[in-house]
This record gives sequence, structure tokens and C-alpha cells, in this order.
Amino acid sequence: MTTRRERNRLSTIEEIKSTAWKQIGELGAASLSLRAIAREMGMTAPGLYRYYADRDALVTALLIDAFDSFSAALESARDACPADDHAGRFFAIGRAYFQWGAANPQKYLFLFGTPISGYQFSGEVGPSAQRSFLVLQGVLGEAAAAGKLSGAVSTLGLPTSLQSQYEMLGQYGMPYTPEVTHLALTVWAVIHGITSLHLYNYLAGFLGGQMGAFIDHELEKLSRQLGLSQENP
Amino acid sequence: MTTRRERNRLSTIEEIKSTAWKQIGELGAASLSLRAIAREMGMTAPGLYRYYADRDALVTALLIDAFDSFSAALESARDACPADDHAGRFFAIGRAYFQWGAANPQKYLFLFGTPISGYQFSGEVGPSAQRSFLVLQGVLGEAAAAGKLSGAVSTLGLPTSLQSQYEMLGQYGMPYTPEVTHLALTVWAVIHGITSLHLYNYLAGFLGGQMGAFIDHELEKLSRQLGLSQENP
DNA sequence: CTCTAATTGTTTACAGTGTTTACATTTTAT
DNA sequence: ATAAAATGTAAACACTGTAAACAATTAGAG
Repeated sequence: MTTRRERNRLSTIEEIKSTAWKQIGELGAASLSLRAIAREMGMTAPGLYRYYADRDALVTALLIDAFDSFSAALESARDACPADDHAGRFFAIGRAYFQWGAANPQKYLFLFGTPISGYQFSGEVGPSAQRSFLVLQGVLGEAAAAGKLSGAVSTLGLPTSLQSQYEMLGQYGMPYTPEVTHLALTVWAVIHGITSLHLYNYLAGFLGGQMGAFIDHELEKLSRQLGLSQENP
Repeated sequence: MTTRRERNRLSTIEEIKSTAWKQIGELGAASLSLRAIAREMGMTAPGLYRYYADRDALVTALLIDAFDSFSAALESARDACPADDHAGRFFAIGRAYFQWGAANPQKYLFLFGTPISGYQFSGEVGPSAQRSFLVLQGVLGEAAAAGKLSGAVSTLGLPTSLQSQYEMLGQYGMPYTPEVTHLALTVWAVIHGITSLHLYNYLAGFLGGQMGAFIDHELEKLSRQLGLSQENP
């Protein structure tokens, strides 16, 4: 049972975080300010310390929330496709990844860009961060299990050093084969690279307004390399 | 002819920048502080304003220097390979890109990560930034001109929207074909993605100490996709 | 060489930041 | 009703970037 005080506390925590997100969206993650949050909430800065030990603790909580929201966006895009349409699911999460970043640039940079000055990554965010990666890994894993990953897997074998490294992960609970893990990492790197360069505005000079065509074309290329789509979509 | 005062001024500017780099290397780019620089130099903070209009002007100068040093590293790696060894040059700049980032994490994140709080990208850095991209584009362009880019170019044509966008760039002085420009962008995205995820420590949990094997394997895959290397190296 | 002007630096000050300490107030539980 | 816990504020400290006023040094012209 939740007492009145506990409800108030939770609601205050929510207000702190939503105010923080509002300011991150307006001014960027780097200029997050406890005092500004308190000011906008109509209280003084030291009062926030009753809810978060220090600024880093708030940043950690925001990171966890953002990763969870990011993962939820990927999962919902994935679930909009039938489970046996592996190519469709791959496209869906690829587009969702990029579009979530494009729609929430400050949030994405908060997750995958240099965080706050002096912030040290807390181990608490690990599970939430891995959850988003697991979406991609899961789609590739199920495609592999269904025998639909005919492409790049076999054409160029993994070097033994990577092979044994991935096998070691399996012994610690990684639920997919070395090939799937490796492909998920490389696909992640590609999509993150495009999204990241886009958000830093390094691509606009080359692509003009054709960013959407660019990402779609690259996803299609990846899908073909993986052997997911054999014919034109 | 350079007067004594001008030499002093230049030497002070160099000291400011080198002190800034030292502190960026130690504490990260986000916690760059004019006062700390002045303190370490044995002067007071307002004195720095005789050399840079504000902190953003210093950041801009540092960005230009870092891009130039980055480009120089890529160019020197490229020139260590004979001009007709296109595959070798591709590997060389790919490895040099990643290794420069791994060896200078704070510098790389300074260039391709969220910069300083509230910093607005100045147009002055454009030329220095493009120079590094031109190294990659140049290697692919010369390979294409020599007919050594047999791979992915033809297997999947560019969509017309991208094709015409790249052609428009050509009319504004872009010295390479649409295919070369597009491939250079995608290769850049891949290498940047891997480097970026590596520097944010998102890969260590998966790859352990096998980061070098990972990047080499991915470069080899890229090289094959481009048709640069047809047989084992 | 002298005088003027530009350059370089310091001192002081203001507004902003994260954080700590001490204190007051409110709410809960005994 | 009383003791304890929770929540907030006020004041202070050590930082930050930046602006204004002032002093010292240096360069060039007469």
C-alpha cells in the first residue's frame, strides 16, 4: 500500500525528470542544470538533493529512462511486423532506430554522445542499454534460427580470435550464436554511425533533404548482405 | 617579417592551445575551462580574452587543429602505401582512422561527439573537416578511376533521389562520381560507428580485447564488398 | 630620445553552476 | 501528544565564463 507521502515523492521525482527532459530538449544535454530545474519547479536547488544524491545520480536515472523509451520504440516497431517476416522486422527496427534519433536528437546524443561534463557511466544503466541491443540481436537471431540468414555469414568466416571471444560470451549467457552476435554488432555500428553523423550535421551538406532515401538504401543493402531479402521489396 | 611581439603572441596562442589539449586529454572535452588554462599558464582568466574573443572561439580553433591533425594522420597512412595499391590504401586509412580515435579518445570525441556545453559549430571548421573526408573519398575515387571498384557499385543501383542529389553536388565542385561519394559516405559511417561505439565503451563487453580483430575483419568485409580485394590478403 | 598609441595583463565584479551545512517546517507513526 | 522522520529553505563555498576599468609594458613616429 502506498502512503500519501510516497505518492508525493514519486510525483516529485517524475516532475524533476520531466523538467530535466524539457530542458535537455531545449538547451541540449550538456547544459543540464540542477538549479534551473529547481527554479522551474518553484523550489531551491538543495531541495533536489532529497531526491538524488548528486547530479550524476539524476543523469543516471535519465539515461535509464531514455534507454528504456528507446528500447520500447524499437520493440514496438518490431512487433508491428509479423514474427516470421524477418526482413520486414529488420527494416522496421532499422528505420525506428534512425527515426527515434532524428526525432529526439538531444535524447540520442544524451545516450550515445558525450554525456555531461565529468559524468562517469554508472553500471546501473547497463541492463537498460543492453535491452535495446537485444532487440536487434533477437531479430537477427530468429532469422538465423529460421535459416533465413544466408548471406554474409558464410562468405567470410570469422577470424578465430573473434569466434572464440563470442563463444566465451555464450558460456556467460549470451543467447545467440557467434555469427549472430557479430552481425548484430556490425549492423548496430552502421546504423549508429549514420544516425550519429546525421545528428552532428555532418551529412546534410552531402545529402540535402535526401536523408530518408539514404538510410533506406543502406538498410536495403544491409538486408541483402545478410541474405534477408533476395528479391526487390 | 615577424616582430618580437608577434612571435610572443603566437607562442602564447600555442601555449593556450597546448594547455587546453592537455586538460582535454586529462579531464575530457566537456570540462574545458578557461580559468584552469589560465591558472596552469600562470596568468589570470581575463587575460585569455586578448587572444580569443570567448570560449567558443578557442573551441573553434581547437576543432580546426584537431581536424587538421586527424587529416594529416590519414594522409600519412595513405601515403605509406603505393598509389596503385588501392586496397592497401583503403585498409591503411581505415585502420589509421580507428587507431587515431583509439589513441586520442578525447580528441576524437571532441570532433565527433557532443562538443562543449552551448557551443555552436562555427563555419570556419568546415574546410578542415572536409579535408579528412576527402582522404577517404580520394582513395575510393582513384580506385574507381582505375576500374578497381567492381563490387557493390553496380549490384544495387542508387535510388534516383540520391543519384540526382549527388549529381547536383558535382555541379558545385564535388570532384567525384555519385557512386564514389555515396560509397565514401557509407564507409565513413561504418568506421565512425565502430570507432564511436568503441570509445563510448559499448563494445568492450562483447569484444573483450579483440577490438583490433573486429575492426580488421570489418575493413576486410568492406573491401570485399567494394570489390577492392578479390583474394585473401 | 621622447612622446603617443597600441598591446598585454591584472583587479574587481557579476551572474551562473554543483554542493554542503545548519536550520525550520511539515508529515507520519508510536 | 510526543518523538521521529521526511522535506524544504537560507546561507555559504568553490567553481565557471565574461565584462569593465585600470596599470604596465612595448612599438613606432617625430
